Amino acid sequence: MTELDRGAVPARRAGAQESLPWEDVLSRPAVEAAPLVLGTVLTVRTPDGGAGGVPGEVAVRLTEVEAYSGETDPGSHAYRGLTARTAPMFEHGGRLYVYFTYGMHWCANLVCGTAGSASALLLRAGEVVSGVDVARARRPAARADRDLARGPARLAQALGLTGADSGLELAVGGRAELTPGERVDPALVRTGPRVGVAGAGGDGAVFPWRFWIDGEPTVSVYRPAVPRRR
DNA sequence: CGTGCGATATTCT
DNA sequence: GAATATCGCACGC
Repeated sequence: MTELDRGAVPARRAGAQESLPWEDVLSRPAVEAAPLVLGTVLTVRTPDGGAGGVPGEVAVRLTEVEAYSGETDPGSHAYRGLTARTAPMFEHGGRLYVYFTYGMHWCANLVCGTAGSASALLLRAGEVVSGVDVARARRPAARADRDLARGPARLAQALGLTGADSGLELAVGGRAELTPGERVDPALVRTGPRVGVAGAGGDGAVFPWRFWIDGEPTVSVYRPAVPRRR
């Protein structure tokens, strides 16, 4: 296992962000792409309404992501091989993988790596930088603006993403688009264990595969994985 | 502010 | 049949 596999990403790597187009960044493994994706802006245009039926355009500046590494990662949906659901994860980076969980929530990933590698970044949180009105209409439960995309299911809902968007390729001017944001100080990039993933805390190996921008009010609250009680 | 718990349906075993 | 990459509300401090 390499240093990158352990999540020990050199801070310097995050510095080159603004000079790298997303095509290059997202063709790398998720653990490597994660610090570079922080601070970029994901724009989703849903004239048909998308989730919740509210049409419009919302842009989110990504402040927190988690890396999932396919066949070597027990926490990854792709761990047990290719299925109809996880098919987009096995394709080349630069598209979305959206899944349904807990009976009611959609969560969105940015697929990373090359075809066959099953690597992705779960989009855990972001700051809504445009389309705040649309996001608020989709998320009436949100108290403050900072809660609009604070948490993976909230972020997907604010952007109007559902399973219908899984596999969607990012494209300039398309339904989904990723653009560089303001430069993120590499010293502010933090790493820690993933949220809500069995094996990510306490028992056995813990990998710092969660990445976030320190000091951001939109970063979601950390919760260790808790086995469901019955 | 923090902890606890129910809702809910797809996916894979 | 069991588990789930979660959220929001209720309640107690």
